[in-house]
Amino acid sequence: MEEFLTQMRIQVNKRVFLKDPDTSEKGRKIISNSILLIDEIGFENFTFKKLGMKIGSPESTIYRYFENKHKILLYLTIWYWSWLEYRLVFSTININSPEEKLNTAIKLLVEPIKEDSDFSHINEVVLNRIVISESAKSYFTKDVGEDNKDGVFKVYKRLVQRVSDMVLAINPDFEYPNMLISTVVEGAHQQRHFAKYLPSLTNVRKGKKDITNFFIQMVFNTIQKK
Amino acid sequence: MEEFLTQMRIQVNKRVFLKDPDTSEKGRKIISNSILLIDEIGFENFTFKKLGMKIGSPESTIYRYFENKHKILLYLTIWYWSWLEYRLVFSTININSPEEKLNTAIKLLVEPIKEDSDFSHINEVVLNRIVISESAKSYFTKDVGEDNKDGVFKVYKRLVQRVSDMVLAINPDFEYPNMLISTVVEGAHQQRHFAKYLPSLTNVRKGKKDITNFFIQMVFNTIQKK
Amino acid sequence: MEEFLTQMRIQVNKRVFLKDPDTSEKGRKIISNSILLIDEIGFENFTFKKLGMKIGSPESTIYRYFENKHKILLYLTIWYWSWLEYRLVFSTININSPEEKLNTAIKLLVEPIKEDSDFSHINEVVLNRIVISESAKSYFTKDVGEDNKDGVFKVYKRLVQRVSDMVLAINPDFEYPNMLISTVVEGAHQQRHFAKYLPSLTNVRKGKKDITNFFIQMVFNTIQKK
Amino acid sequence: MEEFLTQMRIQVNKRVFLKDPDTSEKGRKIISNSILLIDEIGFENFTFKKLGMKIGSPESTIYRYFENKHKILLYLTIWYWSWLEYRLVFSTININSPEEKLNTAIKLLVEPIKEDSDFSHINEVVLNRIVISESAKSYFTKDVGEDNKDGVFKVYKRLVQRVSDMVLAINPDFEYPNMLISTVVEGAHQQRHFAKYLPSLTNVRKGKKDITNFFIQMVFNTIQKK
DNA sequence: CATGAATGAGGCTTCATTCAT
DNA sequence: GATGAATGAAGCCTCATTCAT
Repeated sequence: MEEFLTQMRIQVNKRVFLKDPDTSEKGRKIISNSILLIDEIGFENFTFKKLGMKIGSPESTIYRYFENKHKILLYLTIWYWSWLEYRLVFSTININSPEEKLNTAIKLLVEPIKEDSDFSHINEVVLNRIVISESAKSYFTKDVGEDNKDGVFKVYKRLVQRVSDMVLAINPDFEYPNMLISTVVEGAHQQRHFAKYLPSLTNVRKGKKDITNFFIQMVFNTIQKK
Repeated sequence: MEEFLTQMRIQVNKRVFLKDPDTSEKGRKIISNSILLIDEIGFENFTFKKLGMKIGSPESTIYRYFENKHKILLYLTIWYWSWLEYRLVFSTININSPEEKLNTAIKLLVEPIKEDSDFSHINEVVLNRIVISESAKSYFTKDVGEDNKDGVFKVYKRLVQRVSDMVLAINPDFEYPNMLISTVVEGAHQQRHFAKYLPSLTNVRKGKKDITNFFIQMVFNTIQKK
Repeated sequence: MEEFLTQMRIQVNKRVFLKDPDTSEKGRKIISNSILLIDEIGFENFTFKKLGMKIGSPESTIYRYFENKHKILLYLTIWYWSWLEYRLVFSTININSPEEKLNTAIKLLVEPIKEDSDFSHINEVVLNRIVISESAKSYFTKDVGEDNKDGVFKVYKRLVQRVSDMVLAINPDFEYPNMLISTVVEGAHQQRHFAKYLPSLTNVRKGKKDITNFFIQMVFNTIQKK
Repeated sequence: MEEFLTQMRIQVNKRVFLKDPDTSEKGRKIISNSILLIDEIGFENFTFKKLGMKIGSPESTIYRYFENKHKILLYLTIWYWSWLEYRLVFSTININSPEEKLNTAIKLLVEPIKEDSDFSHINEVVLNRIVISESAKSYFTKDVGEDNKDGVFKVYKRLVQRVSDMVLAINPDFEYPNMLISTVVEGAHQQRHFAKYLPSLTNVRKGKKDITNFFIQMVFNTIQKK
């Protein structure tokens, strides 16, 4: 399965790029190096000029692919959620027990990526780190509305919907499945970040899977039937 | 009580400013207009120059008070959490039932501010909007570590700790009180933001207090004794 | 006559293009869309890239035809003056009275084009608008001298000369026929432009042919014998 | 009189600058060097960077004074017309004969500036050259309307109006005084330009004041009573 | 011949900051 | 302590152009 997954090519909504970076060597270089550079210096400090220097091309080359750096972040985020959705579908496909299914899904959403698939030009471990620390910024912008029309959050929404449906499969009467799952997804990001920088906001102990345990407990307790 | 509260002056950690903005007319103008301006144009586009134009002073004046715009955001955030902590302490002080106490606390954390106290120069309604949409950015920065040393997240942590303690008062065996409460605080922000811009990620219905209900249900279910 | 005129093909001096745009579909598309685009966005903002987008070809294709955008403007201007000269010759060919002849010529120079011939790919109405607002820019350049050597102003000069000769036919002693006619041609452009944007510089009344009347009066009064 | 004139300070509409260049040494340097630089390389090639190099300051300094290069051209043009208006008023003030008055005015409008007053930082000879070759560009722009609202053409219009009134003093029945005078002003510019670069469009002979003579003859013949 | 890709150079503008008064 | 002036550095972006296919 793993191999199959990595051979697939993830299609990102055409609106986020001017020229598909996945269709040329340069384009793939732009993507893979964006990830590394954003991780290194943070999205705020990330510029086309610096990226250009990293890939040995002038900024203007990158402008052929993306309108601005915001769009690159969108590209990466969409790619990430698409990839996660794919993994989710495959990981849960043959599980019959609804509880087991949801359990697997939550783990997938919450646990950090630890191994790069090494097949594509995209380093998923680093990308995961970026999504954790930067994705919030991509929707807390004055122009989310604009972007939303662009359909760029479609994948993200669909992913949340998939897991929400698993919740409903367990308790059809639960009123807030989407809220719960989006809280889990974003909360997990935050807790990972806090664990690293503001540990007293969490209760994370070294070597224990506290974040995973907490969110699983939280989800199952929250949705229980009365 | 209200009057008492509004007369109090909130002390913000000295490290975030060069000169206390609360000690001069100019300084207070800087603060009150920062809030309005950030709300208007977003923190990314917020600059000392624009703020200067709004208050009719050159940028250099603002530099007397704050080292950079990041510090202003910190000031506002700290002020906000201090204010919230104050309200929390007063709202829960005489409640005996631990459940009732926690319930009150959660509501306070989760519900949006609807009325400006009109006593101070700070518009709490707008400030609340800013904290919702911008505060995440203030800790998802490469230099949280730095800032943390500055003790600027102290208030925030203390607030989380206070409510975590209320959780432990109900269930002393619950392993993740801090994680739970920080998830609630941040999650509530996110859900409010989503409700406005990406509603399909939430299950919010007009006129209903869905966000409050969801988080209360989530907290109490999660911490229940087995 | 009309039909005859529209079937004729206007030969533009070879020096302004690299490959004659009138010899291929693409080339004609380049010309007709240049006119529309310059009219839309102004010559300053007109670029090969934008033109390329309009005709669905990359910039490089346009480079096959023209060295730079300046040359396109020259092409259009030359085409325009050639076309006007043609119309002038035909309109005045069988008029015997010198006064009547000059009168007809002035009208032709001064009145705006109102109907597109619809035979060629060139929209004369729009082209006339462009020449009015942009042609001045084409000779107020540091390199008019250069362009002049290229013989590109030949047609324009010949047109002015033709009408100047009509002036001399009426008053052989008039000292400044070329000055008078070039003032008429350019002045008419200017007055049309002013009438639209700075009306207080003109004395144009709606529905009246004031510009035509003024220039005819001016010419005939100026050249009268003492 | 000359001395008196040169001591006066010409007030340019505040809307065209951010900070009045006439109030600081740097500002005056910006103005005087703009004139020289535009004359040298043409307005198209004129940039804040190049101007900055000429005055030994970075571009950013110039941005404190002017929003963009277009505004500098406007400033210069307005200054020029104001200066001309002043000269016009003083040159014609005590002339009783209406014909003599108009004659003097036309000469002033039409003859090139030959001597720099040497009192102000502005070189009027060079400025005159610029206005001749560049001013047309300043109203043949997509945004004349915008600029017009800004009242920047006010002086120009007033100047034209003044001379138009002199025309009407001679022949109150003449229908097109403004058209005539604006044609003279712009026509003179054009003829000077043509004389230099496209002489066959004019009938200018070396050493003779043909342009002046032509326009005087044109004006007086055109406005004669029937 | 048309095209797609790439690029260097430069334009325009804003920032954050310093300094002298 | 507030202000006005000035500035260097950098960001973002577009142009005009070339080259290989």
